[in-house]
Amino acid sequence: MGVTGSKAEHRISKILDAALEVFSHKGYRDSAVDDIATTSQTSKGGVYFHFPSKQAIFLALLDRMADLLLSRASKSMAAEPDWPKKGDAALATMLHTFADHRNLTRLFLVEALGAGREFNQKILEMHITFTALIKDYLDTGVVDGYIAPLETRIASIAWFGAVNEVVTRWVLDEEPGNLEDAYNPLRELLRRGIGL
Amino acid sequence: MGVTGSKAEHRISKILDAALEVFSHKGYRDSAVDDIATTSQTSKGGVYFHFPSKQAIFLALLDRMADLLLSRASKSMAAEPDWPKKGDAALATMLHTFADHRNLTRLFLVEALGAGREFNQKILEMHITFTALIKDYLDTGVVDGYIAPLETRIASIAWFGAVNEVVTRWVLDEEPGNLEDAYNPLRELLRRGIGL
Amino acid sequence: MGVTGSKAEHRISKILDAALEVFSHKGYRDSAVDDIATTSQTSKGGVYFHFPSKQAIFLALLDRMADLLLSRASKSMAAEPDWPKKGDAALATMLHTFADHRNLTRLFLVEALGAGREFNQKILEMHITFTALIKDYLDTGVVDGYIAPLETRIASIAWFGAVNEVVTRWVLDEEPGNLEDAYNPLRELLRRGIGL
Amino acid sequence: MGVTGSKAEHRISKILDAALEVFSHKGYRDSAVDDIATTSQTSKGGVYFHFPSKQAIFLALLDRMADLLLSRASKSMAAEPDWPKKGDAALATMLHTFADHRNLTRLFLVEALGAGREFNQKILEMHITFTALIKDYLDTGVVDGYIAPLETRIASIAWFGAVNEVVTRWVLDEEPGNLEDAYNPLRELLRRGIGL
DNA sequence: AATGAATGAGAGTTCATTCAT
DNA sequence: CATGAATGAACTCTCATTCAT
Repeated sequence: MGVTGSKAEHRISKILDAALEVFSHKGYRDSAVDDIATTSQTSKGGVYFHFPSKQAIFLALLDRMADLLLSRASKSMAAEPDWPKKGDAALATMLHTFADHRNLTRLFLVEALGAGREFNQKILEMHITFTALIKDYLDTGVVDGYIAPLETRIASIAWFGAVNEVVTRWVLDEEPGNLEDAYNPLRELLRRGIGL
Repeated sequence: MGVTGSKAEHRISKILDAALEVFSHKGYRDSAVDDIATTSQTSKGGVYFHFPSKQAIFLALLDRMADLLLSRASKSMAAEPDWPKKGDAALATMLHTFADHRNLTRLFLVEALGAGREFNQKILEMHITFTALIKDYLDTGVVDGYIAPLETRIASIAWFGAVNEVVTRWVLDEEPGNLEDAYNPLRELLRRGIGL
Repeated sequence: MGVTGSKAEHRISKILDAALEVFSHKGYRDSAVDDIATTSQTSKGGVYFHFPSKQAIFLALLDRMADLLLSRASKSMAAEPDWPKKGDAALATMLHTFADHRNLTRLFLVEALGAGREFNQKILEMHITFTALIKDYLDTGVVDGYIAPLETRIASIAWFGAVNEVVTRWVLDEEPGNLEDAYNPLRELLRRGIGL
Repeated sequence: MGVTGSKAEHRISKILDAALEVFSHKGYRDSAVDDIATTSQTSKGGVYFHFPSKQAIFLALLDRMADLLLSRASKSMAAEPDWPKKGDAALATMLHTFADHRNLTRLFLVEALGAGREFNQKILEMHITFTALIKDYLDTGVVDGYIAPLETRIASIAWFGAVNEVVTRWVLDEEPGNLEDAYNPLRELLRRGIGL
């Protein structure tokens, strides 16, 4: 009482953890709210007391991942004074974060897409948010004279897609290697692509 | 009985067309076999006579798209004698094909991912097939001395991802622009990425 | 095949019979579609193949009763050449029909009212239909000089209500007497009320 | 603590008011205890502190209405020394009371019937109570020689039904007219029906 | 007295799949 | 080959009721 982390918040957190567990094991559509309830040691009604729908749980989870990724990336970029190194840091952080949260990543990159038409808007928003971050970075590079002018809109999308695919492959692979091994070649490729 | 199975093939084709229509409008999970039956002017039993399950229909559709894409890309590459131009041609063909088949594309890049754990293997295969095509191309470029040696495995994945993301964005956008406008900047970026 | 009374119609009829049974025993809201399915020796899906919703089943049942009542009453009135005897005949027929179908009557007069706001319109319509029949009869009596002019709108409603309540009491009573015993006193009362 | 229970009574009253509001808007079955709690600015637990069940709330409401109606009718009859005028006064009072409390009336005449088998007994009791009042009145009329002997049991039920139906129609009508306009024709009809 | 969180038994509805005709 | 009827498991969501605080 009084302190953040009330019982309700704790429950919500437990439910989200359980949902992540369940969704990433069975997929969004094949997961029953009952599964989430059981896994979070609550009852179905308990889940519905805290979330209005199954969809809302998924959305909350997506937000959680986006926040995590975004804040980490921003932080690591801010920590680097050098423009080119900012990009390297962001890439490293992203790969590291993904590698650390394979389940959330699966949710984010795989389940979310096909979960249903209802989520498309949300996913698009998330892609746009990330791409915008990259575009900002590239635009700064152009303005500050680090790189020659280029179509940063497409470039940022392509960068995002490149990382995305590398990670998706790792997520889909049943016997995945070490995701962070991709860092060096990927960095090289991306840098060169913009003429660095 | 004329050509064997010609009538059956026609039916199958009609069903697949209907399935594409339905799946890309409502998503895999939200589409009922009844919808497909109605759209293809058959009955549910009729559909099940030609396909063992809903899943099989989706898989067939995925194959259809992969074949289409692959054969077109191969053909356009074969038509170019010049190594660097082969890549340009393939990219142009891909974008063109996607642009021409927005529904199939949605199925291929969006629905398929979240359709369920059952499809992950298939999707992975398809990604691998495409990436392999790209990798072959890049390897040839290295061997033939067009480009300097590089991690072609990661590079091909990144290329695929870059294109993928550009197309996905276009598919998710409710008021999409012209996909083929992305050709020039994307080409530039990809070429530079490998040092061309 | 070919003859009316196809298998589908038979099934529908069986389902309606079962629904009547179930609804009049447990009430509309306390009846589960599963109960109806079991009672009609079908499955839930079977019921839903023939009816789009539980509500629709109830509505069909209501229509069935209204048709039955209306056609019988009309027929018995038509069979009497004498104006005053037409009314007697209709009243007798109504009481007889209600007495013969206690379950349907319960549905019609008791369950329907509280089944939910969705049914209010329907019930109102049915009340109006019956009242209109009575009003026609009374108006004819006035025109033909059998009775002095009177507010036939209210009178017909009152007549309907009077019969309604007598029947409702009989339906609600757990040890009901003979409904048709009410015929004579009721007839006397109604006739006098309009000055016959 | 002033008058014993005054606070509790106040709460109970607020809950009943809220329940009336909610029940008459959404019907008994479609109303959630939560709705009542919210409307009465309490919590679900609060409601359950004062009432053992949802059913009990409804029953209390029904009693409230019956008491209101009965006491008003009795009072207005007592105020008239003349036997025939007693009946007129009661009818006028009833219509007036119903007209003033459309929500309670809906509850009383519409919702109650179909609320569930559990309430049938109660409703029957209420109908009997009212009919008994009317029967008393009619019997007195017979004994005192105002009217000729008649089957007062059926007559009282018919009277009740006639009024009931007029009011029910008014309640079900979405654009109801003025209920009290029915007073004169109804009075005429009822009086004549018993030979007055 | 009151609150909000939790429970858990259902309810209606959907749908992939099967199969007699 | 095709049809439409039937099956039944599963799913999301609701809600009266309880109870620790």
